[in-house]
Amino acid sequence: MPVPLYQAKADFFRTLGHPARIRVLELLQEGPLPVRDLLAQIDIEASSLSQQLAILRRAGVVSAEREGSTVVYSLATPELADLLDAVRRILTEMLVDQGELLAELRAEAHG
Amino acid sequence: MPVPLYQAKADFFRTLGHPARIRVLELLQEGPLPVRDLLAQIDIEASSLSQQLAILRRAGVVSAEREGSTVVYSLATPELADLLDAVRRILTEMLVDQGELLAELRAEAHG
DNA sequence: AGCGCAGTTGCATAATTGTTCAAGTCGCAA
DNA sequence: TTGCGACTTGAACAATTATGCAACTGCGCT
Repeated sequence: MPVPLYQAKADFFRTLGHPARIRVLELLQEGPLPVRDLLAQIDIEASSLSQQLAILRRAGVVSAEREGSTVVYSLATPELADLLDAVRRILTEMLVDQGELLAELRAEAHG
Repeated sequence: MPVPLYQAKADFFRTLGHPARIRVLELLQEGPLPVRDLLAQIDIEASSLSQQLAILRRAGVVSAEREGSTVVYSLATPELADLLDAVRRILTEMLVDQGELLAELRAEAHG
């Protein structure tokens, strides 16, 4: 009996539900990067980054390849970019709505 | 100082990271529904569903409106459908990849 | 072989989330 | 105004997830 699809989706979203993991995916959108570069951009301890990378790996969202003494990560699929785009659109829309609400509240206070 | 965008994205994904919440969003894609109907489709206690709905409400993902003695929920934005589509595509691709891997493993075993 | 650098893993503890049940609110109808 | 159905809320306890530190692996250099 397969995992229900809604469960798989929830699991997937949960693996994206951490700021460091989001940053990793955003950085990898530009192309593969070694851990060292990720570490330079994300303010977090090396071991903690490793843990987050492991979570992304286990979920199949990124893949790692050893190159000499460094490890290079890349997105498992470019479709992830679409997803991040969709979220960006939703968040900006939500922020706009909040802005409008805020404007209304101000108008009310001054009216 | 505003919440960093990657933090907002992570929070957003986390609010989607629960099977019941995913089911709610999927059902609401078709249009607004009263709690009673959601409850009929999702196998979960009423109070638990309420908790999950509250989480979605607080995140601004759905909105609720009282109509007589029932409460009707709807998606805050239709853009959510795009997001769910993107996830579906990603998951199916990931499953296909796994299928291919499985096929390879079988070929190896019998070869 | 012995070192040091780049990452990773294990594990203990702290912090968040989820689940359940009891109690509470709101509208409606008797 | 009492009662009931439809939801929601609060709070306690269980389960997951996050964090930080120490130990460990793999590679390249000397």
